[in-house]
Amino acid sequence: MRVKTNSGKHESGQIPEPTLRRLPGYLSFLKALKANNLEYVSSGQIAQNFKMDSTLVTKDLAYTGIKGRTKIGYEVDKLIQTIVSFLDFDQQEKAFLFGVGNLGKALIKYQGLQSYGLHIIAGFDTDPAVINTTLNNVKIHSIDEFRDLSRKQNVRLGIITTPDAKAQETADLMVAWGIKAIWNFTPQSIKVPDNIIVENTSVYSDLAVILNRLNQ
Amino acid sequence: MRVKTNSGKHESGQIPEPTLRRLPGYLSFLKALKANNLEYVSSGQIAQNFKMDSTLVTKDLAYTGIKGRTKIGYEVDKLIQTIVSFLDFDQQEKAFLFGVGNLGKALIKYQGLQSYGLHIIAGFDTDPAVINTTLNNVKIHSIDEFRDLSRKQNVRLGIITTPDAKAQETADLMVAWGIKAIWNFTPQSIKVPDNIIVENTSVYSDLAVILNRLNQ
DNA sequence: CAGTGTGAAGTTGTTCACAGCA
DNA sequence: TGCTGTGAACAACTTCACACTG
Repeated sequence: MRVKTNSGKHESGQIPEPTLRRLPGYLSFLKALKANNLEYVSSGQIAQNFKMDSTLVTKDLAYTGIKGRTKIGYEVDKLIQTIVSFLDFDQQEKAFLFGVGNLGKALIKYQGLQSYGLHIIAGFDTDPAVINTTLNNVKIHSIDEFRDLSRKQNVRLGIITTPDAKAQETADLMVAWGIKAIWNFTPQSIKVPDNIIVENTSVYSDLAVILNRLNQ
Repeated sequence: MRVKTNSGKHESGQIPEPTLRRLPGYLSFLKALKANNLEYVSSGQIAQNFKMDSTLVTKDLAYTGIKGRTKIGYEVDKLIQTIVSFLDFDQQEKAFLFGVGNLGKALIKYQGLQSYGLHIIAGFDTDPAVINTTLNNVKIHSIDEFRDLSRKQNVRLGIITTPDAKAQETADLMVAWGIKAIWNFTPQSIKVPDNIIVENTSVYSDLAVILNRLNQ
């Protein structure tokens, strides 16, 4: 029998990815409730908002270690804090971004990410037109400077928003200079050592789902 | 026993979402193979590239209706065409985009989407600074013009890249004027009638997964 | 053999049913 | 009664085992 310690975060058992993906949604909903001065929320209310089963919400929330009160539900404020801390959205993870094109610029300018724990501290590009410019207080460097900067700053996360063809060499460079996790916005699959974490975000996957549902 | 007709696309059984999400990745890999003049590919090769089980690749490809040849594999060229057509990436679905901020601009400028079947034909915003400008040949309109434009053009897909607080009212407007599917880039969950398709793309979900894997 | 193709087994994730509680 | 919490049933997805083919 598997014992769940549930002491909060970073427990031994791996959190299911679907749960991790749903929690930010709950967070957004909870913030809206808070803005309306609601003090308590039930799993049923959350479930209704997302058109899902309330048990699933309960189980998702259980992973964060929070306890609800029967008949009353969960304290909105505490639940927000618990999820934020559980997801490490309060940690300010530093990141380097490679490829300051349309998407890269949008990510750097996107204020939202900062309040969700992601702090892009530098951008890198090969285009002289963007090198040495500053976007949202983030300086864009030539790729050559990556080596020095990564020595000075202990950055674990790298973001790839380069053209597709540059994805692999960018990933290689990141791995060579100590990046531990890569967030790849390119449709290219990149090859990295097993100990490196890769998360692929491809808008094409979402598009595929939409078009299929539209046309079926 | 369930009979699979497999006549290609739009068959009765719903395609599993995980399969739909993986196919664009295969496509990108296949295009790279083609660029290297490779004629045939096996499910094992694809599987290896994505570090997955080859049977899963085989089953994914089977949904598209393509047949592989034993000992040889699949014809790269034909496989590309088959996937593209299966995913309706050759259909040029027209879309309206609401909210021409950083992300909205990036999507409009992002050439990739166009070659994957998405054709954003107009943008809408409330900011006079962007109204009547043109980005990548896409004209940005005032929201008031949506009604007229949606009458002239039969657009089924709407994209929300507005500030979070505007997501729901934008969705309501879209539904009122005949949009059938909504692609929501906001973390807000939107409420729409049951017959409307909603696809949520939230960068926060991916972030949650990365941070969790990094910190565990 | 080196590949596809497929039913069966296994695993993971979701929903159901119900116990417990205030 | 309205809620949490949880074990059991169920459904979806993935992997395994193996028959088949050129």
